[in-house]
Amino acid sequence: MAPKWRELADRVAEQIRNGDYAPGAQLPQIRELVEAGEGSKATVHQAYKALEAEGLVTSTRGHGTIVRPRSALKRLGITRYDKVKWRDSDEVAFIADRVASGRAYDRNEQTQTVNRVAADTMIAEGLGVPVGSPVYARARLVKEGTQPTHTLTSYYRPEHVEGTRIVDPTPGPAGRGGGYRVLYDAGYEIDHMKEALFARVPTADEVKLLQLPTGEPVVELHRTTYTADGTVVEFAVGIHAASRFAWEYEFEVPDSARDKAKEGSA
Amino acid sequence: MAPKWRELADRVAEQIRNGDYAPGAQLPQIRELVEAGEGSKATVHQAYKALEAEGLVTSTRGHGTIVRPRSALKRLGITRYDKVKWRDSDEVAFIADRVASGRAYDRNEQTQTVNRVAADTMIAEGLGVPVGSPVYARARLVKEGTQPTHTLTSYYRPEHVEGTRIVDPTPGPAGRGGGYRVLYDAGYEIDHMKEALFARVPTADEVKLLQLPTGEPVVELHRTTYTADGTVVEFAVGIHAASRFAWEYEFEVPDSARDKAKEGSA
DNA sequence: TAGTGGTCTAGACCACTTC
DNA sequence: AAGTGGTCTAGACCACTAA
Repeated sequence: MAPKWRELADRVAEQIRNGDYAPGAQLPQIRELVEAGEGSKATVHQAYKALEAEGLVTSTRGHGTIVRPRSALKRLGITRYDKVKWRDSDEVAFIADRVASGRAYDRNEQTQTVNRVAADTMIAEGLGVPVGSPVYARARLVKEGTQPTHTLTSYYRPEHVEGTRIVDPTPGPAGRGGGYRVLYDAGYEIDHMKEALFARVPTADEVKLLQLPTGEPVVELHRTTYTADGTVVEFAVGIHAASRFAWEYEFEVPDSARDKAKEGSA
Repeated sequence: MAPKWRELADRVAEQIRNGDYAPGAQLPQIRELVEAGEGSKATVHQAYKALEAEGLVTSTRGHGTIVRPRSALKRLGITRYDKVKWRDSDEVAFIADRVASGRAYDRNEQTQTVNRVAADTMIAEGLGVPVGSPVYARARLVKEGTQPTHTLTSYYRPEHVEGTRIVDPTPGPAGRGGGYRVLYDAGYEIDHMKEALFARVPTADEVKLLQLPTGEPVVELHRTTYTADGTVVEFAVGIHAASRFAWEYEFEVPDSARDKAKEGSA
């Protein structure tokens, strides 16, 4: 038999899915349910904590427990890297890192710090340098309005960025044109990319920084950017609030037999 | 000031990261810490629950609380769909759905059911049919040994699969060659695909089915498969235990300016 | 100031695992 | 049977929010 708090939580969850409690509506207060014989305060509290961990509600002290509205996922396709966005126009490239939301650009929506750091294992592997090598780290916290949505930290090899605007933190978000424009002006035009992503539970630091609701996972994205000759010019790591993003990729079905044949005839 | 249980949890988490408690090692028992003055049983228990939710430990009754070993992520690249795997060889295609783990194929590692169902909103949109249309659903639960790793449910339009082995559940996993081979034999060779993925907290059903540890997120994958003329021949939804998989995609940086020029000259 | 959720205690009892 | 984590109670008190 399921525990008492589980049964209560399931019952309330069912009511939420039925629409008995609409998004934004307030759930019965803990003390009410105690009064109603649902158990002791600790038991009802445990049920509410479970609902919170499942992403259905959020509790705030002094306010109550309300049904969480589900926000639409921002769909991230590869068109966000379109060269016209950072090469041809005046649009600053980090809008590509941000979601095209149709809202006006607001300089306050991104903060940035640039540091010279020693490469740890992950960075070294991503950037193709020895562990401990000096690299430049450009860290951004991206917000939608006042709400943080993700962090994005780009790592660069010193020889690619020293002397450019990237290592000069004063002009704000990598200056006009963003990081890819700066690399382009320095003679490194980006050509192809690799993205790897996986989901996990956030660390305590990430919960605080991204203001994550209890139980919300994060998606960690590793992006490697190459020039046409295969040189890695940027390795970036993003931590995304899971409830805000979806990633989309289109590709052809591989056919290694055909590819091999092509190689032979070339 | 942080609550007592948070401080205890942070302290233990730090010791785990330091290696004071190795993976597989047992943490002090709850009653021991109560004895040691860390608080009441409920307080220590709450701290241990937090560590469990953060993915650091697993608790089992009668056994104790042990540090969870971190398993390596299986990297899923698009080569798992290589045509040679299902077109040219005798290899059954669902190995492509599974992870290339170097282990021998074991027929027990996948169970399958086939049903004719009415398309809900998601299926209808994915398959490009009206809501409520009859479609075929082929549901698999994929395991690695005895441990479930993900579910995968493929939806097909009736006119594509009726009369094929796909709708006949007896021969096991879609018969020799798998679903793509069956479609190929029926005149529908798959050509390109779209994958969309996002992370979320699992439902109670998914926790049970995939035997997920407390707090582990899932990644939901929506895969749409097309023939060369753009017909959707399969829409599949997978639910993956987040701690077991990473996805990798490689692509060229888009250049809509160049693409437009090409179109004009064609 | 009143109202809300969050923490904590002390102890009883339950459920599962191992011996 | 012994040992482990899990549930539950009754009540006190704390921390934050809103009027």
